[in-house]
Amino acid sequence: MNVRTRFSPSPTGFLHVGGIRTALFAWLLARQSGEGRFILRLEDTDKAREVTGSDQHIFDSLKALGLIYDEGPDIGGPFAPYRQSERLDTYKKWAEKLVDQGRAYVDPYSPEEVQKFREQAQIEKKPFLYRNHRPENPPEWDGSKPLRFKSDPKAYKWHDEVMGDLSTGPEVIDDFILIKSDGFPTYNFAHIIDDLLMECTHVIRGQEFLASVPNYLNLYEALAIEKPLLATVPHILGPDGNKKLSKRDGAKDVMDYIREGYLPEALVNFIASLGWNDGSEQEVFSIQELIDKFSLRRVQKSGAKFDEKRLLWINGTHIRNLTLDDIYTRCKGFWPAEAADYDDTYRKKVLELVQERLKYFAELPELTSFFFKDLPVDMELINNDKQLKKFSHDELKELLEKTKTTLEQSDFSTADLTKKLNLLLETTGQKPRVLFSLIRIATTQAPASPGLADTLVILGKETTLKRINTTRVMLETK
RNA sequence: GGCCCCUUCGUCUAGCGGUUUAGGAUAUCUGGUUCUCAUCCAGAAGAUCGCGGGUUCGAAUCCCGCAGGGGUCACCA
Repeated sequence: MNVRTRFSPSPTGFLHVGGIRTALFAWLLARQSGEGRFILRLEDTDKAREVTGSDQHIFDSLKALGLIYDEGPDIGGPFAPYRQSERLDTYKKWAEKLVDQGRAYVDPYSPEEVQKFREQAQIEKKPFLYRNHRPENPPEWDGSKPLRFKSDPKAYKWHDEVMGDLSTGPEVIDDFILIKSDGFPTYNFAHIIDDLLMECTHVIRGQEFLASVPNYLNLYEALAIEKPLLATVPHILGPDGNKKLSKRDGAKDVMDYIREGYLPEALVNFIASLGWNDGSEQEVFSIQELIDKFSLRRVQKSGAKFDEKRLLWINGTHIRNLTLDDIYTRCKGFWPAEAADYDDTYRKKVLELVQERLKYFAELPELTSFFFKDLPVDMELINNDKQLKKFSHDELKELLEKTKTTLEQSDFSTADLTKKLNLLLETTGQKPRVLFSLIRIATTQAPASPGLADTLVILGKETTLKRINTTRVMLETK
């Protein structure tokens, strides 16, 4: 079978982590079969909810994550157009087919009248079924009123690739709207036609559609078309509570994560592992491994909570797995402004030191700024240090003076610097915890930094001695 | 309210009737890595498997009830 999967968002806003997961699963499925195709289709049948620019944003987000689609609105394909608003004639043709078969009819009621029926059902504590109000002599379809599917209520048993065997009774089948009074089809109708015409083999979508599936099955029967493989994936939930992840819970635009310097492969790894595993104890996967190992059958039936700390960890491990050259290319644009004054060699050396403590690229400036500029002396760093606060400023000043004279003799190679630092421990009789902390703070003015010798080698003799001297002077005046 | 789905450490999960005193990862805490942060290593703590019945020699695993959570009942997708 030639796998053809699709991702069919409506352009009503940004793509967040929850939505992107359906896209990811569909993409993985297409990629794991040689001839597989992944299709992007825009379901823009609700003019009122459409957000200008969100179509472009969807294209960008998918591309940024590497979820490259083979057919889509902006790139075309054998079944173009891929925007439902440009396919109205097609839906109309299929709707007429149903009318001719006596399987579709015009809804003669006004929205207010239907609303009354609905309210009545609510009062009676019964689910609303339009078919209880089926008109006896519906008018001809002239496009000014909605067209409804004339359902054939019955019980269904079907298989869902994720949820397993499902079944429902006839009470859930209703006469849903096929074509709205504005001439646009509903999702319920349009996606069935498009999936058929675009030869989609799998339909992967969120849990919110599960209750509608029996209606779709009824429509597939009426049109005598074979249904695709159905897969219903649970929602990703917000970190607090059990609610579907939404903007309120801090669900961010995936592009925000890209902008903060999360790696696409880490995001993909994280999103996939939210509700999927391969049965082994592996947690970190490359894209290729995900393609090779993914299967709908191992997707969790229950929703998973979005845990940003876990994403942070996964991103960190992916960053650590990168080669220095690779990470250097990819973190361009995240350096502190002053880094522009330094050459590639210097920046690479800095990057090498911070690679293992980098969780996402946006942290680069706070982790490295002292390599590129002199930070103002912050006496609090010394005064709040548990060990250093035990010493008087005079004592500390003296330690820095000794450090200065000793390091002046160094050629600032790693080996020699290490030797000199050890020598200082001997001559001053201080513990590393005291002496190294002092030197580290004096030379970086940062609460945290890479190893002392490594840092000083990169800073170089001139800068190191200058900064030691600056701090020494500050200790004098205070 | 009807219908449908779900329920294992805080979190993501393994588990498909006995090898389970329920495993891993993360998060947390402790110790080690000449200083801080991180990494790495070692260790600790953390789930009576939602609850109650049953089936069975034996159940997280099978069956039945219940409870809790979620979804849905739109001219939204």
